[in-house]
Amino acid sequence: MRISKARVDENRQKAIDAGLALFSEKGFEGVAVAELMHKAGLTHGGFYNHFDSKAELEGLALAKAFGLALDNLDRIAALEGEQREAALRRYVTRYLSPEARAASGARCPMVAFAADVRRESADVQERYGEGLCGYIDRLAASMGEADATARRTAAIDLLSSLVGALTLARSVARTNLALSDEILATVRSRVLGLKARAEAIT
Amino acid sequence: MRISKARVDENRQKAIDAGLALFSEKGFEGVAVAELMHKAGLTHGGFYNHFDSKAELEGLALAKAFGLALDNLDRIAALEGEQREAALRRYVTRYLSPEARAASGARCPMVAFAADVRRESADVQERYGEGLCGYIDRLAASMGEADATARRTAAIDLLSSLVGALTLARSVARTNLALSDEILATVRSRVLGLKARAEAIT
DNA sequence: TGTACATCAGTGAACGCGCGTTCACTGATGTAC
DNA sequence: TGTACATCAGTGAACGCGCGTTCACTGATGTAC
Repeated sequence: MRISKARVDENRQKAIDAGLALFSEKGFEGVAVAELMHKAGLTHGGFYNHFDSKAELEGLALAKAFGLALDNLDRIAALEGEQREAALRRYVTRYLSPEARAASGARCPMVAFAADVRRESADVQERYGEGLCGYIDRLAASMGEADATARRTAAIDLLSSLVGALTLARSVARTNLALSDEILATVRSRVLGLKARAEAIT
Repeated sequence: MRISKARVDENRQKAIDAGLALFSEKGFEGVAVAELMHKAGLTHGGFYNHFDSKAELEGLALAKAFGLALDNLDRIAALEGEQREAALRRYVTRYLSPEARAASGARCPMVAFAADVRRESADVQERYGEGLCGYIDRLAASMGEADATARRTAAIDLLSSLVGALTLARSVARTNLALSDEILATVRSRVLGLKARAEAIT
């Protein structure tokens, strides 16, 4: 039966959200269209009333993931001085928290999709590339260094550590929780500068 | 037709090698048994003369990947003083090189499999966990710090940066080569300590 | 050492299942008058 | 504002393809004597 336009758009968003949640958890290939539509509370066949193909939804889900992540970074970059510093520390602490590791789908688009994206369509890769580019720009804008080049360098260094640490910690969360915790704690300490301070004392 | 025992074992190894190469490139799910056997120069059906299931081969390929990587690290850890330092720098330089990024399959087992391993069987996860544990132990043994705890901390920090940087660089290699190069160069500089030196001068 | 037979890896076709996509149908919404 | 019809999202079955696994068969190797 036909449905009001508002409801149609609502269902479309539900499908995109379900796609994002499931793709983050299981990868693009690990999620069936039927499963995704069921999670969205809809039936299998209706998928193609909203999207041309599964690949199209993958692109939309990726765009949504980066949209959320970039908004979050924009909020940090908009702050100044100590407030920005504090917000950045909260961001890092959350990023490398046991909660972030346990989240069924990775909240960071890079951790969720970086490995998969090489196998995806050109369109999905393009969106991802723009997303990462924007992510680094905004992270750089959130850094404390005076020089723009130094901010960018610091952002890339920080991001590499975060993505590597969370990826590694997630990969052994089920088989070696102690190692997983150790990775999170070690990198969190260095990134937050505690280690640098400790070394200065030594 | 029946085949000599030596030949049987040779074929088995060919299948494992083909599996490792293809899994590294396309992920476990992205490779069909038929494709893998074809690459090994064998026919599809023979697969089950060697392995109980595709999952078993995945485990064996993972074990081989870690075996190669750990041997390489053992060679570095066995050196002393400046020789070890130099070998470690070569390891980092190669790890973050454009060649490593371009390699169709990631040579580092973590970059190749960390994201996929959550979706694999308990056996594969177990093997991976042991592999990563051994990797970190050996990398720590290759570090220059005097204190064992400091070596381990340094190893985990280093590895997180390497894995994150190579993963990110690979993810945008096709869509934004400049950004990909920038990530490799930036992290390579910091990890090799050049940046630290530059900062000391400033 | 030579012979006869059992073994077992190779071969490629076939099976069954899951998944992306299509389709015919339904009926409430949106629209034209 | 009210009515009549066209539209189009929802529904769930069906299609086709790809893939993991099985199977019957082949014939050279390994083994027992």
